[in-house]
Amino acid sequence: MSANSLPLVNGAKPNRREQILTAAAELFAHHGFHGVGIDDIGAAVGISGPALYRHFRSKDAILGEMLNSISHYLLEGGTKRAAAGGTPDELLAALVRFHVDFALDHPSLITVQERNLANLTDGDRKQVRALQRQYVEVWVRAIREAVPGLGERQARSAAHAVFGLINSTPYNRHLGDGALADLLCRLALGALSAAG
Amino acid sequence: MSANSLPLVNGAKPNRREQILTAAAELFAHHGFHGVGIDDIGAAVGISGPALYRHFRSKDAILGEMLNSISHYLLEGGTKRAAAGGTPDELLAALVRFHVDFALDHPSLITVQERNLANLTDGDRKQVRALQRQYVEVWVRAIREAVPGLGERQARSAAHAVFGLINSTPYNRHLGDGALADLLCRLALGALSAAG
DNA sequence: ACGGGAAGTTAGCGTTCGCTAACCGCGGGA
DNA sequence: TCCCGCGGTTAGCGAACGCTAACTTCCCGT
Repeated sequence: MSANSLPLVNGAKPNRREQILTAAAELFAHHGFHGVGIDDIGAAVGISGPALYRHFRSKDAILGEMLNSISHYLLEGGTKRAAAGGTPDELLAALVRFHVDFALDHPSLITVQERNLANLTDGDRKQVRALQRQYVEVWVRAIREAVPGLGERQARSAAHAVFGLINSTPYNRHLGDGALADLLCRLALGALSAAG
Repeated sequence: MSANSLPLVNGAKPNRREQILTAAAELFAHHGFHGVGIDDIGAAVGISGPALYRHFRSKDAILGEMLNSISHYLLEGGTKRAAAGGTPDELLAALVRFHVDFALDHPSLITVQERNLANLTDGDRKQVRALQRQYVEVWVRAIREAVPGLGERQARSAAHAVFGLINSTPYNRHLGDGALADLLCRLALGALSAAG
């Protein structure tokens, strides 16, 4: 449907929608989907309450678009790096770096994606899950090529574990961003190299 | 206040309270605190709605006791192992194993503790945060002794990252429990040994 | 100049929420 | 035997929720 693009820039239309999405992400991350009212989101962008319905069909649609965008962005970045070539170790390092950068740049999106899958519409949830599954698959392939002797299930578990490690950024702001990024990359790669 | 005791057994009083707590944990983990109604919790234990108020002062009190119990259990287990002596490597391995076992035995409690801190009463949140901080401190000391050349901030970040890794168990049920426990321990220790 | 659509506003709807009130059955001491 | 308190019930209150309706304002193209 929509051409999303998380980090910056958008194809066209002005920014109210994105403004709403980022404000809602912050609120959802802090209080949970059901803990945030339509009025709260409106107030966070300087308009009040029902004006949101000029931009989104429903509250669920806000969450739906948010999580679809995230999943799409991750999958796209992952597949692009997987297709770029390089040694297995280089690919794994690139995937780790990519995910770490995203988690550091958008901690609240990470939080929302982790916590609020269950609050999606059935349709949205199916879409998001499909994208997530593909993203995990990219990681599973990369892990199994870089760490020989690992079964598929083990690789999948390791991938989820590494996501958990990297996604700890919301609780993890005692270090400068650069230092934290480096540390997380080292930890993630260290964990994976110990998986075999 | 209350002598809690998560894994099994309780000092005294019968079980309705604990029955409610475990049912509520499951529900909170799946739908989020605000996504679960008092009637849902009641129905999950076979009573309906307001009967819960015979056992808990409020809905917030259920969450409060739940998170206090978890934090208390983790801190107690952590400090006990830290006091038990052994080499730094042995201590770290014991801490990892302890946390992994807890995460595997109680995935929904892990989920709730991770997601619903913000939904606590101010008082409860202060208590829980204090317990969590002490638990992290145990880890920070253990990490710095086992992995030389690590600053305190880096050790704290590493601890949070490893918690994230281990706490991925709710998304991580493709392996048998034993194999998953072993894998997670290896990943966690591998990550930490790569931190320096 | 003006007509229309995009983007806001407030009022208010129906529902659901957390919680209280009032009532009831029953089991175990005195 | 009595009765009393524990653990349950249903009814219902007030507030908050998601969302719609009706109206206003402002900008832009013709």
